[in-house]
Amino acid sequence: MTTDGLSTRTQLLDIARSIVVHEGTADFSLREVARRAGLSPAAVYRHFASKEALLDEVCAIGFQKLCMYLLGATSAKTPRARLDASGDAYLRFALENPEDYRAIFMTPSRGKKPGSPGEAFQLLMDRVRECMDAKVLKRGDVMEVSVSIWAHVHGLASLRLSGHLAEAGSDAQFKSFYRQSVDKLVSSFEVNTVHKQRGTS
Amino acid sequence: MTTDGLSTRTQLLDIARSIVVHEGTADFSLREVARRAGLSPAAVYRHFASKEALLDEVCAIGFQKLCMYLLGATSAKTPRARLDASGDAYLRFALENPEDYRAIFMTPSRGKKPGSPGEAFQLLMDRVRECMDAKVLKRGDVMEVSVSIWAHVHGLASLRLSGHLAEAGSDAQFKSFYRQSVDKLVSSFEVNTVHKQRGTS
DNA sequence: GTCTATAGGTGGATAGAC
DNA sequence: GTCTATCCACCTATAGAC
Repeated sequence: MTTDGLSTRTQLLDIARSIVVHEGTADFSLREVARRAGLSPAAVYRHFASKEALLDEVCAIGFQKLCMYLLGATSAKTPRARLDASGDAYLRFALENPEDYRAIFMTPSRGKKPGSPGEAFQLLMDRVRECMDAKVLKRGDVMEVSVSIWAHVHGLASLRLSGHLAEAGSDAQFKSFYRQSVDKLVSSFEVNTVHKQRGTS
Repeated sequence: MTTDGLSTRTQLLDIARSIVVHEGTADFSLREVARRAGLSPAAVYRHFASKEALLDEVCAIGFQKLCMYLLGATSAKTPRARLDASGDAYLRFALENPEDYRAIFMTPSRGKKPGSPGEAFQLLMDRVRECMDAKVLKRGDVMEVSVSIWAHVHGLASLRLSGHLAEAGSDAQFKSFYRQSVDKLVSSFEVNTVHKQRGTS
């Protein structure tokens, strides 16, 4: 754990991250990392046990970044404002770090490995819970409400990143639609609204 | 376009589809298709210009399948029942054909190429429009409402398939939660509900 | 810690015989 | 239409010298 040892390792991690972020994980190779670092492929194995191990660490960084965005939302004044800000932050993270987002949520096989989104999801649950405590949202299952919101923001973000919502216009226009759509959903959890139930038959 | 020519081509397509459906598109190779078909790799090029061309056709089949599920929902009695049935059909498609779903909506680079989900999305818009016409849903932008619903069902389905919602229990339990969550969203578009608006500041 | 060299494997795609 | 043979590119990972 010398100072030099950490810096080379960190450098490799940065390079790997940059490749994943710009080209995706599909064609990711250890050799390319070594190439850009000016090292031989073999040297990389001194710092990471395998390609898989390196990728795992790269993903973990992406999760941390998402958490940073969500933590930034905690500075808003009211519980509801913090919840709204979290939704905005989530989309901002997705749009500003599209490949990070893909690496985390849209990769085919390597879905769980790293830190999992558990930490980020916990932050959303915190926002929901404090809204319930403040009687801004109806008292209910925090997890269920959070999953509902999470699915909605993730659905919008991932469809946007896939290009399936290109017809929604510019990022700014989409952002506006996103806010409206998320707000509509969140509103349905507010204290002063009534909704009908679909029959279970 | 002889009968034999079509059958060999179709057979290759079926094999390719089966590989994509069970193993995903990431490690898909022409050679494996040829292997399983008992042909040489070169032979495949008589039927498809390239690996990419073959994959494109495979994806198109997945879209058709999704449309079949959605079309099955049109037999319900009322507009609202057809909309609900569409939501159910969407999840059923995702759970019963997980790799089809991944290939269509969760692949990293090859996001657009094939038939795009346009046709399937059109079916959802049809359901929404007829609900508005029947005054079951509030009159409004059909596309915006449809996108909102689509994002929600897609968000839930894709998170489930990624394993991020494993804590939601069995497929049956998740299905129940899914219905409740989608219904809550759709209800917010109903005629007889009122919602507050979030400030735009 | 890094190198060179190498083993052993994947894959896409083409040429030319049949 | 299919084959064999082949080329070429790329990859993961290891061994052993320095």
